[in-house]
Amino acid sequence: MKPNFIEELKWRGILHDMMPGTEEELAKGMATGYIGFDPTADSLHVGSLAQIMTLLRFQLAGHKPLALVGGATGMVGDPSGKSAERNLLDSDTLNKNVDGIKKQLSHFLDFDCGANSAELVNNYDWFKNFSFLDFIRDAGKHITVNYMMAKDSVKNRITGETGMSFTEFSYQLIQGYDFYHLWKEKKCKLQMGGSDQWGNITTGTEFIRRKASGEAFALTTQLIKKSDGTKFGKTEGGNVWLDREKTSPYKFYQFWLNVSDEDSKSYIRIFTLLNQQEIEELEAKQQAAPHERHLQKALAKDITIRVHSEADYLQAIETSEFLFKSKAEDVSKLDVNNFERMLGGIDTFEVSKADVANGINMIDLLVEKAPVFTGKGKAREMVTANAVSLNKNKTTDVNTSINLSHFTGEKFLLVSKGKKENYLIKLK
RNA sequence: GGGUCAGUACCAGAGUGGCCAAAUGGGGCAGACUGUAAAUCUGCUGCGCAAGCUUCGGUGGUUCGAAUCCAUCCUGGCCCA
Repeated sequence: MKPNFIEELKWRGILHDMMPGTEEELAKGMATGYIGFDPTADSLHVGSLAQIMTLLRFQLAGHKPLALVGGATGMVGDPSGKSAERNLLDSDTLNKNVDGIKKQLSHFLDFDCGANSAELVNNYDWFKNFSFLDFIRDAGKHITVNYMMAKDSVKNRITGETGMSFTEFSYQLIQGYDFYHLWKEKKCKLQMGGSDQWGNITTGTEFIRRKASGEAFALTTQLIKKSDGTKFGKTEGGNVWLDREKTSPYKFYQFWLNVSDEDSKSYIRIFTLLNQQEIEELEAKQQAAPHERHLQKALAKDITIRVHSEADYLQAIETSEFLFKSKAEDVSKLDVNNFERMLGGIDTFEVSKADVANGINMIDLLVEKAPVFTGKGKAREMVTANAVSLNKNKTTDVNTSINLSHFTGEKFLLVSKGKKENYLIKLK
């Protein structure tokens, strides 16, 4: 028996709001619904993962999911939640981004399972030949400026202090037209998205109603919050991406493992398919032995395997064990091959052998040759603050000279900055 | 086009001729305590080992001395047309 989509979202704490009648519509049988993804970068990040999971749950509940990549909307820029005008992306970048995102989305959904197979669409396809005059006549005529101005995304900017360009103002109309297009061409009756998308989505349902007297529905999900109020999905290194070239599986795994106790309870519901009973069992275990972090481990495992692979997950664990548990002796026992395999997932700097052959001051090495630190002052500060280890040996003397003998197999040196950040220096 | 207000470090925001590398808060980083959690406490947070150097939208000027005064330009808000 297939799960009920709405019920599923409710107990997981994902549902934020939906239009009246949405639940009844879905109960009638297979429905088609979509979520849009912005091509602001060439990879999706963990924030988009929540929406991907929503689409996946939609499909698992027997419905047909459409994933829309915003090739056209990306050219305009969504003002929702933005306090300032965005920079426009040029079309080369945009195309590259659209391709990258399409590729990623195709990993998560089932595109070959009969009637409710997922589909990937790009709104650029129906906007590229749409002239401006046609658009303002066919679309613009159905929505009043008064209606558009009443949206929070617009109101905030008008009453705020930055203003808003006509380009961004018109964004909601473009997204609204998308919904209409999919409604007409694919019988898509539901648009989903984060709660910040409510305004844009309802412009779509309104548009469908006014232009075609049609019925369409909206459903929004809770924005992912962190208990400390900071932005979800960022680490020291910036965004956490789904692309392994941008965020290695090891770092990806670490990101989830480092989630706070409080957040892990909601994340495990949002980002995994584990059922209610499994989650409650994990919570009980967590309660009994908080330091074992059952929730974080289960969360990190599930997501790492889904986004990367089982092998990547196992490697991430091995690397983690090594980096966090090992002592200096353990590092010295590693041979070159193990070093390479174990630490492939951390940031690596290549330094020429000649630079260290005659010995080099550690500060110079870590700033100029392998920029672990951004400035010498910073580097000195960290070293004196007892924050830097070389091959797991705490090093507090800024005058330490590094030579070949410090490198395992004359090839690798593990530099740790603080407790959690590790870098590999590789001689070539 | 006219009027008006504004532009300060990652962000917010004080400073309105020397005491200013620039208050304060937030964020970030590190240390201690822990569990790679949270909370708390401590230190750091323009560059430089240092002397010193470069910063307060841009440029030019006044002055012994400018983030601060003047001119001009750029950018943005609001109001009027």
